[in-house]
Formats: sequence, structure tokens, C-alpha cells
Amino acid sequence: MSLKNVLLTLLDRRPQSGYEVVKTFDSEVGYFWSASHQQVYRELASLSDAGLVRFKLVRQDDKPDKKIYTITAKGRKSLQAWLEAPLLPKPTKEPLLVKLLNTREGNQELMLAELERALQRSVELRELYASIEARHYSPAQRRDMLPGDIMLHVALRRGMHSIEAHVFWLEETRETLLGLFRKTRLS
Amino acid sequence: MSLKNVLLTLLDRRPQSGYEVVKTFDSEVGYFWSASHQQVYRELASLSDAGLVRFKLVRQDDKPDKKIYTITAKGRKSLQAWLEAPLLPKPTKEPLLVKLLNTREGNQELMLAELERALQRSVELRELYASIEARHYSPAQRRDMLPGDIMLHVALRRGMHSIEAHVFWLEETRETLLGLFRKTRLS
DNA sequence: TATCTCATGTAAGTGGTTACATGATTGC
DNA sequence: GCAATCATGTAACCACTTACATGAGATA
Repeated sequence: MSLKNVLLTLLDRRPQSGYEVVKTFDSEVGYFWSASHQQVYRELASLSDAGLVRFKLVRQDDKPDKKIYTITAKGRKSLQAWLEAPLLPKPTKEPLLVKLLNTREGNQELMLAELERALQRSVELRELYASIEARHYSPAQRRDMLPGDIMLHVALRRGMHSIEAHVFWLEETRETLLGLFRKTRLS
Repeated sequence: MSLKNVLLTLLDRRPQSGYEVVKTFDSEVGYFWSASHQQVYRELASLSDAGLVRFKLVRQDDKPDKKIYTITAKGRKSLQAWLEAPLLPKPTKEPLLVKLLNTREGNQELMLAELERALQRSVELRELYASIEARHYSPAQRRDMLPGDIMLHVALRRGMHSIEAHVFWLEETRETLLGLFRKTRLS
């Protein structure tokens, strides 16, 4: 039910092909949504069946033909209805915490290793986000941006804050685990 | 594939009925996992079919009979294999950001309202978490806790850090939106 | 009399992943 | 010659939600 609204949102910004949508998931929109190409093509087909989008087949000589999708009036209405309905909080699912719940004497190294991997990934991501912000969202650049683009920055900020918190927690947890480790070794 | 490991983890801590597992999702474990009773019963049945858990039917006079599930050797092996396999980062999906991407002249109020709801929810949750920590995880209480229980505190800390970051971002975003609002009203 | 707790499930549907499949053009 | 890019899809399966269903005992 939500990929549907993501696609309508993206097509409302500008008409584009399924392929382009997938590319978008791999780049700007990737911090807060992504979907496989299979899912995108299937969903676009069913949105088209439902009359929420329509497509024009564009023939190309050098590349494969493509379908450019556009949102319809009905699609805009459906998107608007979703925007007006309050979001329900979605239950969290954190496999890393499930793993950590299995911590006991004799497998702390395993847990530490998982923690270190997560930490490394997070630190890299943090740097990536910071560099994207520096390059594309300087205060000067932001001054005359359209709301839609400002919201891309807002999304990036979401990612930056949450990764900061995650790194902080990972380090805190590593200390907790090391403390536990020392305790059991000495007993 | 992950609910399976959650159930094995919980049953490895102590044997219990499906009903109790569902209760656990509504309380301690709720910060990082939850599942509906339908899902739990179905998954327990299929784990049982696969020989990863077994159950004993316990007759009760005053209450309905219940099935107490226990993890088997095979189940423990399967859980261990999962613990040893590195976790893959899962793609984020944030409907709130999808909504915000629809911000344009004429619907800022809608977006602000959604933001305010999220903020209120988060602030309430933050207080709840703080009170749980104060009651159950004081430094004194933590000193002689078992690893399994310390990990429940670690999970709570994860929730606390991430909600703090979320509140911060929500407030930042509210300011951004208000700025946008003022701009368009004056032009 | 009505609602809550205990305790279990089935059935149908939606959302998402993984594997399989095709085929031309461009760049190392 | 090999991989990547462009562009689309089908089929099978897994995860999860929503709706429906039962029935006894406790509490207001």
C-alpha cells in the first residue's frame, strides 16, 4: 500500500519510466525508500490497470523502447487521500537486537564482531551523507530551492541524525559488552 | 526468516506458550520486535513441523489448555548458524519522508499536522522509556544482572537514542517547514 | 449483561524477495 | 572478450496483515 504512494509521489514530481524510478531508489530517494526493479514494474502495471497512472510507449533506435508513466487525475486524488490520512506508527523490527539478546558466556566475540561490522558501515555512511550535504545542500544552495528539493535535504538530515544516534549507541553497547566480557573472564 | 529466529531466541531463554510470546511482544521485547498472535501461532506450528521446537500440551481446569514450546537441539543449531552469519543491512522505508516529499504551496498545514502528531507520540514514548529505565535498570540493579537481561537494557537504550534523534529531527523539520510557509505567504 | 483475559487457530489477501529470462549497445 | 548500461518482465515463494472464529472464567 505504500510503494503505491511512493510511485505516485515520484510521478507527480515528473513523468518517468520504471527504469528511472529504480535508478532514483538507488540514489537520492535511497535514504528513505527503495524497491527492486521487479517490484516497481509490477506495481506500475497494477497502478496502470487501476487507472492511477498511464504510460506512453517511447520508441528508441539506439536503446530498448521505454514506457514513460504519468500520474492521472484519479492518481492525484488517491495520493491526496493518502496524504490526508494520518500515518500509523509502524512496529520496529531490529534483527541486530534479536542477535544481541542471545549474548551469553562464550559468544561475546561473535556479538562484538557483529557490532564492529555495523559500526564500520555506519561510520562510512555518516561520511557519505556529510559529503553529500556539503556538495548539494550548502546554505547558499538551499536559499532558492523548491519545496520538493528542500524535502530531499530534510530526508538526508533524517538519515544523518539517526545514524549519529546509531553510532553513539553502538559504541555504548560495545563498552557494555566488553565489560561483560571482562567480568566473565575473571570469574 | 527472522521471526523464526526471534521465536527460537525467546524459547532458548525459557520454554513458554505462544500466548506468552505474544504478551512478551507487547511488553519488554516490543521496542525491537513484535508480531501478531496469528503470525506467532502459525510460525510455531511450522517450527514444530520442522523439528526446531517441540511442545507439551498442558491441561488446565480453570483456563483453556495450552502448549508449552521448548527449543530442540536442532533448533539450537539453526539459531547458532543464524548468529554466526553476518547481518545484511536492510533498506529503510520511511512513509513520513514520502509524505513530506509531497510538500508544496497549499499543503504545508497538512504536513505540519503530521509532524506534530509524530512529535507528540515521540515525546510520550521518550518519557515512557525514561521511566522504564529509572524503574528497572538503575546502575545498582544492572550490577548483578544476567547478560540476557542486560541486553534488554541495551535494547531500551537503542530506543532511547533513536527517539532522541527523531525528536531533534522533527523539531528541525518543523522549523524548515515554517520557514517555507512564511516565504510563500509573503511572496 | 457486557467486557476482559486466557488460549488457540483458519483463510484470504497484500507486500516484498529471489531466481530466472531476454537482448541490444557501449566502454575497458 | 567481458562487463556494464538500458529496459522490460514472469513465477515462485516468504513475510505479514486483516478478518473471521471459538469458548470458558473473571470482573465491573
